[in-house]
Parts: sequence; structure tokens; C-alpha cells
Amino acid sequence: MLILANRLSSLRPTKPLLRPISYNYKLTTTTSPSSPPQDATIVNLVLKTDSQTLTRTLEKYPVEWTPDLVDRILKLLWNHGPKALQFFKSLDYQPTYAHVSSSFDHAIDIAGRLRDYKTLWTLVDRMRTRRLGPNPKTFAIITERYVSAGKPDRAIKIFFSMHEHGCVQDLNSFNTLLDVLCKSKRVEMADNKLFKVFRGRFRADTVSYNIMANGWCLIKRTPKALEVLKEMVKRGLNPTMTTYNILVKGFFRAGQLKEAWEFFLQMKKRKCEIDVVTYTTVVHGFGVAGEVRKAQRVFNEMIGEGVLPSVATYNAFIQVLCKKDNVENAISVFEEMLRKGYMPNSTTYNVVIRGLCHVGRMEKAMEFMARMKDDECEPNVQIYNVVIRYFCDAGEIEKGLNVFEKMGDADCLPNLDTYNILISAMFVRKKSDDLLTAGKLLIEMVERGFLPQKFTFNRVLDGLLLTGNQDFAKEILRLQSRCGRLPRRLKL
DNA sequence: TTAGGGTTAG
Repeated sequence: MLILANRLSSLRPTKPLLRPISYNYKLTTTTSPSSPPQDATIVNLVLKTDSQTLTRTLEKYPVEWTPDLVDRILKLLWNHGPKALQFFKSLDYQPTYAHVSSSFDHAIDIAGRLRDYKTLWTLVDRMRTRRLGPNPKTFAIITERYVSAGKPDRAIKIFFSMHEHGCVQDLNSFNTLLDVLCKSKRVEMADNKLFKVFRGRFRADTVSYNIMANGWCLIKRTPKALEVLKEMVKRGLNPTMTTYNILVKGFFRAGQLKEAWEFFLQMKKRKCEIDVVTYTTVVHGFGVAGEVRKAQRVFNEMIGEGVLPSVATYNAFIQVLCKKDNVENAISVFEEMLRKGYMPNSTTYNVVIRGLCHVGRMEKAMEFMARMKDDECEPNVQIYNVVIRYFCDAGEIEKGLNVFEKMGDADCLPNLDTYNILISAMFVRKKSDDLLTAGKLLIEMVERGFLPQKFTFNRVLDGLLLTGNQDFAKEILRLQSRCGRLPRRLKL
């Protein structure tokens, strides 16, 4: 209770509003156990060292490089792609260290995300020269990157060239590509260009059919999913619980509540061993459609049928109560789950905190933020962003900024969204001080490797000029040109 | 990293 009182009292406005930049790179992943402090130091070092001196700096750095360490650093540098690739390359020059295939995969993933295909293929070649691959996982990464860059045809070509890179094409890699295409809602392309043509050659199995059924469900074309089901039976493949669960979810997604319920009843009638995933899907499906009582009945029924709810089931039900019923009831279920010995996870907290923010119960939301830590799940950047956004929307800008400061204490790094939310909030009160804060935030985000939009720069510049902060505006203008965001012509 | 359920705003 005392801790809570302290937390709440620290929400009062304090100055300075921004924590010192030295907090910058206390990096951890927020949902998994904290990474060793040494990782943060290395990441910090990589971020602030220029590419020319990085190799030497790393050489002198007193640490024994191991594949695990390198993979962790690459993961932490995920939002700083070019820096991550420089780090990878610099280590490659170290005489005492050789990259392993998982690090190559990470680097290839990062290059793909940057759409730097030249680097990507150079890395693939190097991987092959060193007999480290490329392996099917490498190609799963590459094709996924091409598909998400809007180049699905290229991804398919790459799949068929796998063997030229010394990697076998098998049913697994075929299924992986089908899945990548389906998940990006390109099920028609997956069907016409791959599945129909090559299912014989790769001996499509239950997994292939499930992937295709799910693909149709994702774009709400449940009749096509039913066709897939029919066809797999015709070919002598038995549908599994996964197949049925895909269809139930598909009906709900398509808004076919009646069909979902009938399908569920059919499953029961045919003595399917309905599992916790089916029940969770049905509870969530009815709930988000506004049928809370029906969701509640199914939730109660599953226990009667001897299927224990999982944390995911509770999360689904709690979310439904938050959205379509009321937060009080959601909190009762939350407490009930604790009494039954379940350990809430970050999703559980996420939905409860969101629910509380949504009805303006910010103090209670902050209380749950504090509780998270007791349950060993640190709030992640998304949940911080939600709380900051709601505080700012309610005009409680200082409280929003205070939560932002707390992220630093909690080793949770702000992301691009965090900065955009806060900077936008600095314009609502039309106060000169707020504009100064906006400017400081803009400088801080650039120092942390985020590239603000041109719009953000112009907005802050206009604000500073209107509030008579000409000198600060000049500083921001210089920053903007350093970032390569060409400034407009401004009269200063 | 071969398939199904729970977070994400308007």
C-alpha cells in the first residue's frame, strides 16, 4: 500500500520533465526476463560509435563474444537496423570470433526488413561459403520479408531457387511459404500459383490443408474454407482439432454467429473432444459480437464438461467483459482467476488496464500497472503508450509525462509511438512550456535513433516560432537537416 | 519458423 501511495504521489508534476539522456539505452525486453546489464552497455556503445571506428572499439571491448550474446545484441538492435548490420559486419572482422548460422539469420532478417536486398544476398552467399547454410529457416525469413515488402511473386521465385543455394525444398518449406502468403491475405495467390499446381509434387498433408483453410478464413471466405475441408477428406486426410478450430474462428471472424454455433454443436454431436482452444474461440467470438451472456454460458459450460480454462481463456473472457459489459465484472473475473491459482500474464494485465483507461479510471489502471511487477510481468511499451495516451487525452499532460519518466526507471524503452503520442499532446494546451518540451522530446527521439516525420518537425518548428522560441527553433532546424529531413524555408 | 485460441487505436 505504501508502495502504491508513493507511486501515486510521484504522479504529481515534477521538474525537469525529461529524464537525463544517460538513461537512454537501459535496454531490456519487457515481457521476457531482463537481459544482462552488459547487453545494454554494448548496445549503447554500438549506437553511439560511428561505423568507421566500430570494429576497433569492439576489438578492444573486454568481453568474450559468444553466439548467444551476439544474437541478443542483434535482437536488441532490432529497431536500429543499419546499426545492427554494422555491428554484425564489425564482429565479422574480429579474428577471434566467427558468426554462427542463427546470427546470420538475424542479420538477414534485419537486412530484409530494411529492404536492403543486396546486403541480404551477400549475407546468404557468405553463409554458404562458410558452410553454415542457408537453411530452410533462412528461406522462411527471406520469403516472409519479400512478401511483407509487397513482392509475393518474387518470394515464390526465391522458393523455387532454394536448391540453387544449396537448400532442399521439402514439404515443410512448401507449407511455410503457403502460410506466409496466406497470413498476408494472399490466399488466392497461394492457391493458384502454389497449392493447386504443386500439392501433388510436395505431397500436401493435413498441415498444408489447414494452412489453406485458415487463409480463406482470414479473408472471411468461409465457403472456400469448407471446400478445403471437403477436399482434404476426399483425399483421405483426416481433419484435426486444428482444422475445426480454424473453421469455428473463421465463422466468428466473418460474423456468421449462427454458423459458428452450429458447427460447434456438430463437433459436440460427433463426439469431438472439444478442447480449450475451441472453447476460448467460442467465448471470445460471442463476446466481441456483443453476446456476453452467451459467452458467459459457454465459459461456465466448459468447466462442467471437464475442460479447464487456460490463461488465454480468462484473457478472452476478461477482454469481452471490459469491452461489452463493464470493467467491474472483468475485475471480478480477474480476482477469481487469481483465487483459482492462475498466474495472469502480460496480456491479462494489458486488457484490464486498457479497460480501466477506457472508462477513465486512470488511478485504478496505475494500480494494476504496479501489480504487474508483483506478478513478474513488467509492463511493456504498448501498455505504457496506452496509459500515456489516455492521460494526455484527458488533459493530464503532466501525469502522462510522469508515466513516461517511469518507463526509464522500469528499463522499458520508449518507441516511436511513445514519442509521437507525447509530442502531439504538447500542442493541446497552447502553452509555451509545452512547446519547449515537444522540442526536447524531438531531440531525444533523434538521439535514440528514431526518425521523426517531416510533419512532426514542421509542427514543432511552427509551435516554437509562434511562442517566440526562435533560438530553440533554429536548433531544431539544424537537427532536421542533420536527419536529412529537408527543412522548409523559414523566416527566423 | 509447418497448422488453431487471448492484447493493438480510429
